[in-house]
Amino acid sequence: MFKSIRGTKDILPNEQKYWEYFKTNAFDLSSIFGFKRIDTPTFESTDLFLRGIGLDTDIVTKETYSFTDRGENNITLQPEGTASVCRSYIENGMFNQPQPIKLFYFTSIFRYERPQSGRLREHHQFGIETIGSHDPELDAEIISFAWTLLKKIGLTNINLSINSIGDITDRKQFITELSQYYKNSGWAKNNCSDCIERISTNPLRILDCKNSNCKNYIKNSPNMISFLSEKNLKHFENVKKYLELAKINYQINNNLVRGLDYYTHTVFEIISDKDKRQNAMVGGGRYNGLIEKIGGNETPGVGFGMGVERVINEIINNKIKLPQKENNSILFTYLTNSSKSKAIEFNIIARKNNIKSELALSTRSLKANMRYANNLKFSTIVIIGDSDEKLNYITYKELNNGDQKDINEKELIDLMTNAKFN
RNA sequence: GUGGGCGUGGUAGAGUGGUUAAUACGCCCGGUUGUGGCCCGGGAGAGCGAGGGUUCGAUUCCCUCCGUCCACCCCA
Repeated sequence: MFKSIRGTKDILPNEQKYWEYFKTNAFDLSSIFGFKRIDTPTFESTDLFLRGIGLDTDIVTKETYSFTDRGENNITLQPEGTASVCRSYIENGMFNQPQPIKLFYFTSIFRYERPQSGRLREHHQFGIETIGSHDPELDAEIISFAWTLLKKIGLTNINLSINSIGDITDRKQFITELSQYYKNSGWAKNNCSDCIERISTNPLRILDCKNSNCKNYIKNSPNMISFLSEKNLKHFENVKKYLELAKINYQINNNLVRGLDYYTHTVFEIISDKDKRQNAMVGGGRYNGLIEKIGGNETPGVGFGMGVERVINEIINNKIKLPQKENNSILFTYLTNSSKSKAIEFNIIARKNNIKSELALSTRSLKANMRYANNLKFSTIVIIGDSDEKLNYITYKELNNGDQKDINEKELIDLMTNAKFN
């Protein structure tokens, strides 16, 4: 028997309501905030991600789905959404439109990881990007969007952490100091091999190490914030000020660094405050160097990615009530061959009038068809008898209260066409 | 990639080295040959993740693989 590939999942009909709920909220809010949808291909040239995300990041070195196609092109399934959007920005000359460009996307993301709860090899991300402005208020708007969306969906137990990792110049200094600190502190002797690797490849990530021994050293390590230039510090202050005005609670976490190389200045993360491990629902920040790195002019940008599966898990775990859609519908049943013809006609009329309807199966008894109607929560059942016998040969029955009346053909059609059916 | 738990019909979940592998839910049919939900009766559906080994005999013991879950790593 075939099974879905490891780390992939079917989204079955009974969970679609959560997806609809998420999308409706996300797309509506996008429109309110002035973001427009963009869909980019799910795969891109491998090089785009190598240059965009960074050669030394875990995502690129060990998590990409890469292959060579029949034309010998190196292809990678997108392991995140931002690089593609930026590529499209450059390729389609969006810099000629009024800046900033505000876009959102909803797409599959592929990472070759070991699956566990809240982590898949194909998952979905909703994300937004604002490209073309340095304005710190835009950083805050991105954060505010994510926060507002999660609140709107009904999540209450969420925490926002923010940090600034400055620009390249700030960071170079910081990294020098950081390396110096680690060298002088005798840290290397007894610490995790991951970090010893990181110190040369991606020193910032050391700050994120969960190893308890490493954590001791992190406590006393130099603080990134004190390396920010005056201008960049001001930028960060402005972001915080906006958040305060918007009454969004945040925590500053100076050890927050993201796993993608392109981030600069503001970085942030929103997690569920349950103590589960895979709890980051949103991650994002500013990426001022990215567009240039992948071949565009120097262009700033800021955005986030939101893990849809993780948000939906939270919706389910928190038992958030979804708005109930009234589900009015008719099942047409019939008793004879001639009434079957009528049923077919009525079913067509119902559908023409945008009424959800189905024709009963002729292989089932009336009783069985009624059971079916009941199980599928039809609101109404129409039983069509033999028109030769009497005038009002159609039974119109409401399943939720059991009320029924005998009507004729004209009355049924009136009910369906004059929107009396609701 | 590393470490640990698990793997029985659609789902949940018993069970045993040896005749037809419980049970519940769900599904189908029936219970006045024109009426549902409750109730009752009946029925279909797994040979116990895959392969190999031990044994007279394994779903049950052993090995490998695969999958799944959890933790690490990393991230959404």
